[in-house]
Amino acid sequence: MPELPEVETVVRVLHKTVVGRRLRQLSLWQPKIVETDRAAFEKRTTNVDVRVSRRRGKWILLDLSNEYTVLAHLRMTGKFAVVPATSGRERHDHLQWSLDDGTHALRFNDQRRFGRFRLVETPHVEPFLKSRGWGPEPFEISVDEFAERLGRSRRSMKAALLDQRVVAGLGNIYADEILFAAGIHPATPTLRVGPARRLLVHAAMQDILSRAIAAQGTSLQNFVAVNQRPGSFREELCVFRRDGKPCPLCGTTVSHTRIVGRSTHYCPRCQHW
DNA sequence: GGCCGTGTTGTTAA
DNA sequence: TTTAACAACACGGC
Repeated sequence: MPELPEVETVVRVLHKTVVGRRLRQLSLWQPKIVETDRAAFEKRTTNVDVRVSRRRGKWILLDLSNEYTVLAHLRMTGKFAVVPATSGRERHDHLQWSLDDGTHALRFNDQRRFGRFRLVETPHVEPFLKSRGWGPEPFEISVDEFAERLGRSRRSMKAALLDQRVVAGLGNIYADEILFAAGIHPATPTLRVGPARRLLVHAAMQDILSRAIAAQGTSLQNFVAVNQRPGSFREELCVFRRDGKPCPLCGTTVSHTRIVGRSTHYCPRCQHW
């Protein structure tokens, strides 16, 4: 569920709750979620301080005082929580570190078990992500590079925005909202979108992501930040999961379809090919 | 009870 | 090469 604004929200809460604290003991109840060597992961994330909490695309990065970085990806249903150490393991709790004096723990819960952890030497984080094809950050990419990376093919605009190689961090909700804001039909092939409209998409992307971060993300069913707070951007959604309801701009009924296997929402009057 | 859909992404196949 | 389907998994809704 979490896209860039939700991950950014989690990273900011982790900054307040975990940065400066010491990871003590690791409990790994579901070993499959750690993709790197388990023994090294346990050794390097034990008795070490958390220096920085940051984000890259939808990855959460925790820089440790030993020059290693924990990479965490929430995928669909992953959640962090800081809990009292005495609280028992609950259903779908897969990992935790006890913190400082052991009175609290940073716990990871993931209903669908898609979430993943890795351990990478801090200087190797960016090369690692680039090697996996992860594109630039939406707030750092220039209009020209964004226009270039969108490409010119028969691929739909929606599919291009979801492609993390184009820009890292967009998912299903914000792809739909960005295309609505830019007035582009989600099925439009990228080759039919000229420079002027690419500029519009770039601006819409930054505007919507900024507002969503300010609202602490969008909560549908699952998303809550580490402090268990839901995000409020749901109230600002124009099309996502609003099919059957009136478009906020023109009143036309919002449509629903399926593009590259993903549920897609758009206004048939405001969004053009 | 069975099927469909769910906010992601890496792999496989066309 | 480019694009789409699928699998990983659990759960709620119809």
